[in-house]
This record gives sequence, structure tokens and C-alpha cells, in this order.
Amino acid sequence: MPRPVLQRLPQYLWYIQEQKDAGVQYVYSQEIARELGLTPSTVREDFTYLDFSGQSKRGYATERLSGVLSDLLGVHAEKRIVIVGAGNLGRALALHGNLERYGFYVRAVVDVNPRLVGTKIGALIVGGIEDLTDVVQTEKIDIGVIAVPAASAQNVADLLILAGARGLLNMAFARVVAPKKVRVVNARLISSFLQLSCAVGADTQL
Amino acid sequence: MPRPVLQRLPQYLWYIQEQKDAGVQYVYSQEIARELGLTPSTVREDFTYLDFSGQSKRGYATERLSGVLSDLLGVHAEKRIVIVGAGNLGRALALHGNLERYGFYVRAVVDVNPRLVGTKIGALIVGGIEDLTDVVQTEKIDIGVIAVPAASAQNVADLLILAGARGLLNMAFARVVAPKKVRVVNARLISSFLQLSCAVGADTQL
DNA sequence: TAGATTGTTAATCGATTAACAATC
DNA sequence: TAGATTGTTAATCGATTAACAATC
Repeated sequence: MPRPVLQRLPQYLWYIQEQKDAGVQYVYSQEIARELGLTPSTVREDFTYLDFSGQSKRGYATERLSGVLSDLLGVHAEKRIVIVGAGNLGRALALHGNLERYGFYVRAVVDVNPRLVGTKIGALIVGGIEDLTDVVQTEKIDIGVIAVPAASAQNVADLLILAGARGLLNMAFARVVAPKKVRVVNARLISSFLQLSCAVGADTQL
Repeated sequence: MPRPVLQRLPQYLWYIQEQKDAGVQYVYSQEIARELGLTPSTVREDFTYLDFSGQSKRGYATERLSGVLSDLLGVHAEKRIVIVGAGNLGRALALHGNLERYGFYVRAVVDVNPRLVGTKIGALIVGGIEDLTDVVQTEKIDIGVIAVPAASAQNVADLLILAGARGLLNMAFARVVAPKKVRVVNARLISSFLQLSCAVGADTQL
């Protein structure tokens, strides 16, 4: 599946669920497109990657489509998470209840800073970075979240990969490399802010 | 400037600054490309959008290049931020000291929840959502961060736009529409997590 | 000078969009 | 049936990559 399509899947899921919850049973590619800022062609083309068909003249059944998207995105699967970095960001993620609605369970938080080790975040107790390898294995961690300063990001990634994490979510303002079998998704806040700063334009720039 | 180029600029900035700080004076497009997972052609092509030239056989001067990138991305400009939503995520952003290093200053946090209004986040006191319009104007806010549940995201966006924000950073799992003059950058955590879940594959999916 | 790198043009690649036959 | 929507193919668009003359 092409990257751009994958990136749109969560958007489709959000919109279709919203429609389903509102009691709408069928939606046209045209409506989806308008709502998400795409063309109907793109929507229909994207849906060819799904194990699902629409019905001409009726559109796409929200119930089934949201199910297919949920399955493909693994919403119903339990995905076990470790957060590395117990700073503000790591803490916020660990407490961010909404993640569980989509099957993401934060099972552990670790940090290098000895002053943070032992503190509580919700029901979790922050572990030391030296526990990371063990934690990944005993907690059967699927995904590691990198919420540390940029300079340590690659080190943390290497530890996570070695310990057997299958996916990394990188929140640090650094690039992280990983072998092909380990997927990396970047959610670099500073990058997003900087893009906005640039787009917002040069008139502020003084 | 094409969107993909804009998205790469922060990466360039990060790498070039790192090299500069390490005392490296010149870098080749080849090195940059290898380090960031691009081709040398892409790097050179991207740099044509900058007001800056390399030197054949010597490469790009890290000092000047990091300056040009910083200016273009507005690192040295003061960008005034309001955060809407004083939940875990909003709180984390407000306390995230690293933002100031890139010129982002959180000037206010507001929330609908009366129980949060009046609480302190660092040096700031959480305001009510009804203060938003005033705050944007009196604090000369440039960028509004949407850190509320998906269902309220568009409402908040509309308020921010009306009040005169010039850019929106959307962290909610919803699409937000805005007039062309207001730039929107999405940093939807749930989307990133779901992409990873999908990429990590179907074997977890039971 | 010879060799290597830049800036830039041309070729390739892939994603998006348009168009249309098949379907209801 | 007529009209509108899907699935799919072909055309377009834009981004990436390759190639190469100019430069040091």
C-alpha cells in the first residue's frame, strides 16, 4: 500500500465513524472527498486497497467500512506500548486516555533521569532506562515511543530495536534509523511547529 | 515552495545544526542525503529554494546554511502561541521548554472545563474558553494549538480564526478546515499511532 | 591538470485526477 | 427506463532521480 494511502486511512476512519455514529448508513465517495479535502477519484482508488466494495447508487456502508478500516488499522488489536522519556510529553502520552479507545495500552514508562525513576504516572511507576530491554520482553511490547531529547533519540531507538520492538513512534526532533522490519513513524512536534512558522510567513520574521 | 520540500526543511536544519555544532564547516549533498535517507539530487534541488549557494568541491557551509534555514523557518522570530485545551497534552506543550529554543512562546492556555480554569501551568493561569478571542488579540497570538477532543476541534478552530490567529496546529483526531490565508498543520497523534499499528502488521491483529 | 561536486536540465517514477463502461 | 454512482483504466500532474555541463 502506497504511503499516501496509509496516511489517509485514519482520516477515513474518523469520518466514517462519525457518520456511522450519527446514524448515516451509506456515504458517497463524493461526500467523503468533500469532507476530507480530496477528490472522489482518490477516495475510490484508495478503497480498492480495502477488502470491501461499495454499491453503485448507494455508496459505501458506514457500518462495514468502519469495520474494515478498524481491522486494517488494528484498532481492535491490543498494542502494547512503552514510553521512553518521562518528561512532560512522555507523561502526557501515558495519561492520554484516548489512546486506549484505539487499542494502545501504555504498559511502562522509563527514563534515564534517576530523579524521575520511581515516580508515579497514573498507575505506572517510572522505571530506569536499564530496565528497558527487560520490560520490552516481559511486557511483550509492540511499540516504543521515543519521547527524549533529540541527542538521545537514536540510542533509545537502538535499544528498543535490540529488545524486539516492532514499531517506533519518534517524537524527538531528530531522524531515527531502523532496519526495514521495524517501522518508524515520526511525530516530531518541533518539525510541525517549524513548518507552521514557515508557512505563516516572513512578516513575523523580524 | 512544494509541500514535500517544506516538510524536509526542519530535517535539514536539524542535521546541519548538528554538524555545525560538531565543528564541521562544510557538508556535501551526498552526506546530507545519506544521513537523512534522501538522494543527493533531492537535496540539491531542495536547496535551490533557498537564498543560498554551495561551492563545488567544498559543499555547503554549515554556518551560513543553518542561518538561512533558521531564517526561512522563522526560528529567530518570536511566535506567540495560545494552547486551547488544558488536558495532558496541552499541559505538556505549555511546559515543553524546548519550544522556546525555536522561538515559540506559549502566552496563554484556555479550556472549557471550569474545573481547570484558574489552575496554574508553570507561570500561566488557565483561562476560560470565553477569554480566547480577547487573549488572541491582547497577546498578539500568531499560532493556536488545538489540543481538545476531536468533536470540538472545528469549533475551536473557528474561534481561533475569527480572533485572528494566522496558523493552527491541530493535535485532535479530526480534520479542521480553515480559509486559505490561515495555515493548518496537523500533528494528530492518534493518526500517527494508527499508521504505526497498520504498518506493524496484521500478526498482532487478533 | 584531473577529479569531484555543484546547479540545472531532462527523464523517470508514482500519485492524483479525469473519464467512462458497468451497475443498480 | 433514466440517472447517478461505483470500479477501473487512461491521462495528467508533480516530485524524484539521473545525467551532465560548469566550476573549483
